Amino acid sequence: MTVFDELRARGLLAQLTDEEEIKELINNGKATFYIGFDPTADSLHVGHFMALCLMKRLQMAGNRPIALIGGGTAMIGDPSGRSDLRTMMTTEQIDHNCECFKKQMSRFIEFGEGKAMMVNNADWLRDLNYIEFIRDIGVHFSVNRMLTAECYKQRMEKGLSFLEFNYMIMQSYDFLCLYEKYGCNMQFGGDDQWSNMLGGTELIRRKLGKDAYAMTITLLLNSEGKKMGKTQKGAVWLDPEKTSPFEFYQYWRNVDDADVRKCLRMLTFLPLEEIEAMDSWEGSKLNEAKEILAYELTKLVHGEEEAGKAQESARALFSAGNAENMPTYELQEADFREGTIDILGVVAAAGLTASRSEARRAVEQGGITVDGEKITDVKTLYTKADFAGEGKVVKRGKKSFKRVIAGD
RNA sequence: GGAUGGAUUCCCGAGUGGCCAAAGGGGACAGACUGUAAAUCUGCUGCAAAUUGCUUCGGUGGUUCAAAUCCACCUCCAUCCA
Repeated sequence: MTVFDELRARGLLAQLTDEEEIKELINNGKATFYIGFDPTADSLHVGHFMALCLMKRLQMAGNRPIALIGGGTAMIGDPSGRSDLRTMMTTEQIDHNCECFKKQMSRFIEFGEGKAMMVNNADWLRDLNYIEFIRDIGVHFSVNRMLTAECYKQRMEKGLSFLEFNYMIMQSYDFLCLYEKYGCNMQFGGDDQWSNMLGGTELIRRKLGKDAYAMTITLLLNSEGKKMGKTQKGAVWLDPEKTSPFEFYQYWRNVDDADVRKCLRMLTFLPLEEIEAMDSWEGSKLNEAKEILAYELTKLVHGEEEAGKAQESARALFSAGNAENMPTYELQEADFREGTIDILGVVAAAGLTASRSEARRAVEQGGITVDGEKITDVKTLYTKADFAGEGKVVKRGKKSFKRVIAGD
């Protein structure tokens, strides 16, 4: 199976400028392609992960990937798919985020001589001369056309600043620069980037009279049409400090039935035949598929060891198993009041709830168990001795829990 | 620059002097049912030393016994005009 067919079969492809040409290029390892990453946070998240996987797949097929970090474009902020202005970031923040991105990316993609490259568009964007730029580049853009672009549609109602309006031009200019410097002839990105990417191919044609191609990746949406990889608390990060391997594992372990196979196809490197075999799985059998999905992804992102640990912890929590890898909270001296701590204090201190009030509600509703025993009295008191040695396993609801031990 | 409308809790959105920690909906969380799923039903949703106290309605000051609500100034947003 060719790379192209595989990508298609996995449902990763959304829109393409020229299917035949692109097929030809990537199947024969003749593409030098780039994907842009805007450093809007200090860690990559699941959305970026798809793009990284795509890079890897294409690299394995002999193509040359360029990871473009948007240290310059981040100064502007992409308005695509957003209903409000992004909060402005300082240069320091952006540079810090770029560094973080670099570190994380090098764990997935092989960079180096003749392999993948990493560049930062801050290098050519930040020192642009305004007049020169608009004469050279701006002249090729028609405002009338830009306004009809899908990515600005929502913003036509809510308001769009001139700053953000320029984003498309910047991104197009990136493509042009990469084409000239590195012979980059293809750009990939999320489906919401389509109009920005077309801007690039058109600019290259107008400016250089050459052909370049663009292709978008399907956005990973759940069955309700919402972007996956987001939780109430925010994105599911790839940085273990921001989203622990266990939380990461659980996120995927808990996806809807309707989304498991799609996630396996789009996110993992499992052979397609293996995934297709799961098509007949139904009902509780699907839980196995979810376990596979969670394990595979955690392995890709955090390594085999962490994936194993996360799986152990999950099994320990939901059925019998080895519980030693549970997240632990060590009670501090300050948590005690006159030598004792009430159940609300334990729950809140361990971070299972944000406040004592919330902990109180959880107890009142029967959502708290300590070592498997349901606590119903909010006044239940504990002493340090109660948490000696192995400590106690405090559980809130079905899925959040912590081992609480006494400090020394 | 001018005119008008607006900013309320995680989000949408009621509230126009005390009865307001603030209707209703969504989401989140918890319980029941389940398969760590979905759907459904129930509860719950500012904080705390908790039949009470404290802090919140864009910001700052003011009027009042009492302000989300009235006044002044400011900030931001939208629409129309230039």
